[in-house]
Amino acid sequence: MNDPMNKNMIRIKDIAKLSGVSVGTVDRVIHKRGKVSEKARKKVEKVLEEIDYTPNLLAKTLGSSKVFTIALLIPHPGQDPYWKLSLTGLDIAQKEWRPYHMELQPYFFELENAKSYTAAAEKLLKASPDAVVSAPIFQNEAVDFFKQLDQLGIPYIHFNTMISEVSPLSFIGQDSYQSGKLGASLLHLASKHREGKVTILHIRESVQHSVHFREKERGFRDFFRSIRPSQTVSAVIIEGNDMDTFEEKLIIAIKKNDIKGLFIPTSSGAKLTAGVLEKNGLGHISIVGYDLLKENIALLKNDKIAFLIHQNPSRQLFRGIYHLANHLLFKKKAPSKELFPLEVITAENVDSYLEAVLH
Amino acid sequence: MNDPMNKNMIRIKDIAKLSGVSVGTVDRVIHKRGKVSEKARKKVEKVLEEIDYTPNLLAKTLGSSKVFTIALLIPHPGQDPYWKLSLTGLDIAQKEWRPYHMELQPYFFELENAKSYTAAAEKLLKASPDAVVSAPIFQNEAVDFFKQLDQLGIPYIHFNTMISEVSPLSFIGQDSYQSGKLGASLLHLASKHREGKVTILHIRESVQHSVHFREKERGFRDFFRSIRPSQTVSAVIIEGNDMDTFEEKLIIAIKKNDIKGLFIPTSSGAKLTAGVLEKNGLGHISIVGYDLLKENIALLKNDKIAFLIHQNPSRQLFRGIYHLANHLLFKKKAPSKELFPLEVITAENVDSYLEAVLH
DNA sequence: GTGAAAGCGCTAACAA
DNA sequence: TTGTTAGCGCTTTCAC
Repeated sequence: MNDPMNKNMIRIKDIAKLSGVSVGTVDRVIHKRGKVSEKARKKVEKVLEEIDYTPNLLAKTLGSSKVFTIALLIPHPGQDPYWKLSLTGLDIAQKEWRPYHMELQPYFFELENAKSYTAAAEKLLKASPDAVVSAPIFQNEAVDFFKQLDQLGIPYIHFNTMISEVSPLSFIGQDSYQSGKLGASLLHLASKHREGKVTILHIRESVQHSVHFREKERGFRDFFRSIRPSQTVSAVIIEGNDMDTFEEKLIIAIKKNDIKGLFIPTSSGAKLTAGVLEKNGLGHISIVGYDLLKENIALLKNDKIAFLIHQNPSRQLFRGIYHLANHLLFKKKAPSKELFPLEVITAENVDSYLEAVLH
Repeated sequence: MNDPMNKNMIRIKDIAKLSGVSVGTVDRVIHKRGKVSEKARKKVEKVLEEIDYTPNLLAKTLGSSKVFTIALLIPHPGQDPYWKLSLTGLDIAQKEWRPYHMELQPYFFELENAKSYTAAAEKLLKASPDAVVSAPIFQNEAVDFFKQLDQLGIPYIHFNTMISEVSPLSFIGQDSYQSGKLGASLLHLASKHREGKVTILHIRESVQHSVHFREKERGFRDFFRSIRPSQTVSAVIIEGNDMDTFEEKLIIAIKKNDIKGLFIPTSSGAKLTAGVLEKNGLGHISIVGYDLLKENIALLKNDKIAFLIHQNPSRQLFRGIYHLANHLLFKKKAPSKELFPLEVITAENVDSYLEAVLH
């Protein structure tokens, strides 16, 4: 009545009056539901273009019985500490969106097991959710899955990894190239006072992530090229799951290349490597790694890791859900890309990151 | 369960039926408003004890004409680039909370002018807002003001600066001591390969901030004490507003102390200092400063500033509003402290921070 | 195709 | 001191 807030708020009723139709018709036009004559639609759309209408979420949710389901297709948290981190984002998003009739449904698959991915994807499709947020780990299988979503008209968002061939509503993650550059600059800073060479160390990286890691490597190389064009930077690749041969291969590579600093693009790689170095009296070699895994944090504090770059998987997931919820509820368009800040973690600021729940 | 989706949710209507009164009476009992007979109150309270009633907040907000006002008491953005940054948080919060009947009302005061603070505070009190978020710059005046708010039962939240003697709902900001430590470690990293000493440089800091800056200094000193107990770290204090004498004093201090690195706790200090150093051929001296001021960013990219620590004032304000809105609307209790991560900004990751709107 | 009208759960004004 | 009722803005059903 005398609510000052409502004075400027445009309601469906107002649009109806302005376009000379009923609220029912306006609703049908806005949501493209039911039958509307070309003439009526034009009138309403004209008004909509001229004014700035924002639906009232409260009224919308209150008046509706519809419950939206957002499905998450992500690696099993029990398998990998990095992915476990992302679950915090799920929990918080769950709490935040529940009152607005949003239900979140995770579907887990096993890393390094493409079959389980396909199985989870199928199960997800059976439930026919309203939207999907997904970490597209398995290139080939993922593409198939997203093509199906396209067919069904189910919107989806990618996070963490970017893949080509499909077009999600948006991608949430970091600029891998710049991340590599940052890693290089930090490694340089940590090791410049010592003699030797730096290298990027690829440890058992799934082929599926190739673009991601290739970009980091490119950034890494470009940084060093820019500061000293003459000297080339090597890349060491270690494959296989056997810890003994890993150690052996690593030590050989280090000795051969006279390594003083390692840039390790995978979350778990840093802790594996730091352990081997320590055991072999190579603790002076600088490491720049990724993410706030428990072990990485301990190593950072003990000065075994010089820097970590934070990818904030929990917030990536959280923001993916946020954009989809807004899409479903408000028809707000998500940005095609949401790039996160490249956060530098040191022994001195790591605690401040742990305290901040979901900054 | 607090689950509005659940169709078996208990409504006021149900309580009314169970206790044999009308919804109006139930509403009066629940909110202790209007007149209710002892008998009716007892009946309703009995039912309320037996069942688990959670009001539907969507309906509550929608049905209510009450508009909450949150007042902001902050430095004038035109006066200081740091405070100007915080306004982004206000804008975004405004948009986000408007639909929930939250109005944000800023009251600006001038830095270095205690009178204007008092004047703004008085004006604010006259408007009798429902809650206040404030940067308590002027210790003495601020304490008076908050005591009054206490008296009036108006909840308030502090951000940026912590003060004692009063107890806000919560404090939003960073750990100043740890921030000083971080600054020290970064300065060490940037300058350890060169000869000379490091110092903390206080430039025209308002006395009002004293705790804030004293803590940073303490952290700064503690870091260097821990890595080399023998050597003491100096502190240089420059006061006054005259740029010429600033330059002179700074150069003298640098020469006298054989300075190789400067830690500058104020946002604007870094850019002032960098200019003077450059002009006097002292560009090799490392600087660690604060915040993403336009000039600081440029200097960072040109390698005139080694690191910046991001205090994220816009998000601090945003979160303060967030907690108050939740308090008013949902009676949710805010955390007594929300400490932000200490974000390290380098030439390589600064752009990623600029792209992220309000991360 | 369209408009009118009955909710959603709560608040607040108004009778009684 | 009570109960009744008209909104809040949107959805959804039901006549026409």
